[in-house]
Amino acid sequence: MAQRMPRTPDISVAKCSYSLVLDMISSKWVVLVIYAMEDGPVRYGEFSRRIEGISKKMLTQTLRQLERDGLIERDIHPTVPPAVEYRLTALGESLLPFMRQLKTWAAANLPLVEAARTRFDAQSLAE
Amino acid sequence: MAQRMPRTPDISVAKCSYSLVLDMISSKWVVLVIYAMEDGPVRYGEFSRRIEGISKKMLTQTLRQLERDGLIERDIHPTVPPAVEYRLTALGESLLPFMRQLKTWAAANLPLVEAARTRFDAQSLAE
DNA sequence: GTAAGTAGGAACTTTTAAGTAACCAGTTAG
DNA sequence: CTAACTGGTTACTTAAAAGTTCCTACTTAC
Repeated sequence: MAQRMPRTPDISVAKCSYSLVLDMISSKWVVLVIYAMEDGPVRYGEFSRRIEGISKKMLTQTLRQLERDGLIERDIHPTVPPAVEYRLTALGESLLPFMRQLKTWAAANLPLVEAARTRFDAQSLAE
Repeated sequence: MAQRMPRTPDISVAKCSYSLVLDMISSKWVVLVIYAMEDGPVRYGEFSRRIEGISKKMLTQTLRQLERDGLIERDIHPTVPPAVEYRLTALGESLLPFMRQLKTWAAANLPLVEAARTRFDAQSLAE
């Protein structure tokens, strides 16, 4: 008895490190932008072309957020049409192993998730 | 030359497994709910008390989503006040190592992120 | 002169996520 | 009789995220 009876909350959004990290990477475009830089620097226009459906506003906004968090760096080459290159910092690269694990998990388990959803939806309909 | 010149987009939200997995876990309460179940089944009311600020609506919604994705299971005990227990499935538990890695990363790197933000904001103000 | 490329910024609208409040059935305690 | 507990549902409102459109300034090609 008297085993784990928390009268006051012990889990909070503001303190949970899961939430803090997820806030950094969980917006719609962040992972795609990081993914694009996996094997080297990428220019603004190249992101635009490679990432399907991203608007200039969302691209700029996503890049600024990543720069603010210290995950990427901006190199401005003052050439005739100015060229701006973005690349991962050491901090940004330290997220890659974690993203690769995510990918491995997805490959193995997303089909199971799909199946669970189908089951759940079928059952909901039946009731 | 002719090295990596994608004329058509090769990165898309709909296909990227990062995005698909993040969709599952990136809502505000999901990680907190999973976290609460880390060391055993938890009842509805216990979630309410332990997770600071969660409303019944968001709790129910989060639990239903996790159940639909096959990450948790519901056990209804038809006792006098009905008791409903939630626990992680094998699929749900398979996410735990990944979440622990996230926590490790956070412990090591969140201070660096904080510092980067402070620098960035100071510089933005100065310009 | 005009269209297209460079890398954005600002204003505005739409869509989605989240929060609030009231209510339900059933039982027990006062 | 009323309040409180169990585990929710429903309707409505608010706040945040994302999308759309038009604009900048400079250069080159047509």
